[in-house]
Amino acid sequence: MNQYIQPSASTASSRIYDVLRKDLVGGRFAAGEKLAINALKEHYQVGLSPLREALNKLAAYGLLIQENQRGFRVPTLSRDELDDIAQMRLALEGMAFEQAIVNGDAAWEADLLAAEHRLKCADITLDKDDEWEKLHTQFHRTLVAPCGSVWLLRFIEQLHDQFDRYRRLGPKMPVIRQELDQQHHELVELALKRDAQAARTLLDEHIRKSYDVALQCFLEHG
Amino acid sequence: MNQYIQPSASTASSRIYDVLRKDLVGGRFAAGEKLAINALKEHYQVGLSPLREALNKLAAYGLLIQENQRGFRVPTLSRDELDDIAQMRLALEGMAFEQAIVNGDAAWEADLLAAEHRLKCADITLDKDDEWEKLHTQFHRTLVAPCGSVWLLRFIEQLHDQFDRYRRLGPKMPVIRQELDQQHHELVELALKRDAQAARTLLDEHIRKSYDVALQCFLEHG
DNA sequence: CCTCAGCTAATAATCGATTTTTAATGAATA
DNA sequence: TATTCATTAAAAATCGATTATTAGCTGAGG
Repeated sequence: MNQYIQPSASTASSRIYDVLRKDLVGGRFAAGEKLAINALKEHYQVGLSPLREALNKLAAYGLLIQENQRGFRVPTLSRDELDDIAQMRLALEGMAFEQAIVNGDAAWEADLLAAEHRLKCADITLDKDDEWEKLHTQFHRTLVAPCGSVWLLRFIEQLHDQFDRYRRLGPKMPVIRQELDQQHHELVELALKRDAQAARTLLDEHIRKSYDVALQCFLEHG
Repeated sequence: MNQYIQPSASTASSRIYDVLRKDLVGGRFAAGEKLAINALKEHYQVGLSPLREALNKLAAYGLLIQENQRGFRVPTLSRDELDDIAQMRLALEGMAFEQAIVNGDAAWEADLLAAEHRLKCADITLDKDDEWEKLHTQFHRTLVAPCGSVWLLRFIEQLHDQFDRYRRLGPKMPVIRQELDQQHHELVELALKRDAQAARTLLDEHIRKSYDVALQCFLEHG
């Protein structure tokens, strides 16, 4: 009974999708840039078919714009869109966090503490920026995980990716990061205390502070 | 200056995407069914590459499940998911409608009246079910169109498609449809009166009534 | 000069064939 | 009788080549 659940194996297409998603969110492509498919094929050492399948998925996900008969381009950035994304994050993550606080069990509490701790550790070790990003994403995912709505989680994930396109335009700012980290800690505390009201207020503040960072990044480097 | 904006031409891939989306939402595939790609290729008279690209997009959109190395399947239906979708509709469409009432201009008012009228006409002509579906979608899209958030509109669209997978399991029910149509009319009236409070209340009621229909469809035919 | 047709080079989209992986079958073993 | 393993059939994924479309260029005509 070799019954490990495989999280859907892996194909050339799925692998290049993951890599491209990371690179798009991480800002390795300029906003508005037209993708040179042959160059990508070369650069990522992947065949045309799996590459195109990945690009199609990314377009459906919102990290690329597909223009029929003229390929794919990276979506442009705008202050309006950043505002939109931040507003949506406020609404959806707030909703999700409140529900998570209602539904979350002991395992969730443990996950929260673990996620926060890992994130803090990665923060001290300054290098390994990629690792930090992954842990940060994971932390926020954990916050809302037991909200009970698959669709809400899906939308939040999507918004995070979009938001990070802005936030990651600039270099990391250690001072602000420390403040945000402090909030991460307090968010966990309030979640454990099941203080939905205060937790939501703090999450709002957290998102707004992140928004300020992202906006600054956009204005200076976008 | 031949400056008609082309809404992104058309490719074999984009065409089959549209058709498959319609068929998936319309329930032409059984929930849980595994897609036989060669049969689809045959049936829709389309090449393998464009077909696969379309399937990849549909998976990213949530109308298919992609399992690496074992193709695509139609997502299963469950009461829990229907509840989730309906809850999300209540939250997101409510939010969007309120904002639309704040932002909507005279053109919007005109669009609303037009969309409602077209829908009512299509309702009298009993046949042409496909046409009715299109107008119904369009009506709800118009309701929230000027909400100001691209992402909110995107999520709502996605939820509608998911919701309709349930609603369209069963045959149309003329009695209920008449009630829903009455609500469509009242929704427009309240929107024109800019009575956000009452409008939202009625939209909630409308979604709940639709939910009852969809649930019944699911329980009887799912 | 500017515009626009016609040509050409570059790129996107698609096809047909091949490779890889999974699912189905059935005999061999415990 | 249930389970494992090998074998084969079916299906998914990928490759390499071809076709269709667009974008860039050039020179004629207004």
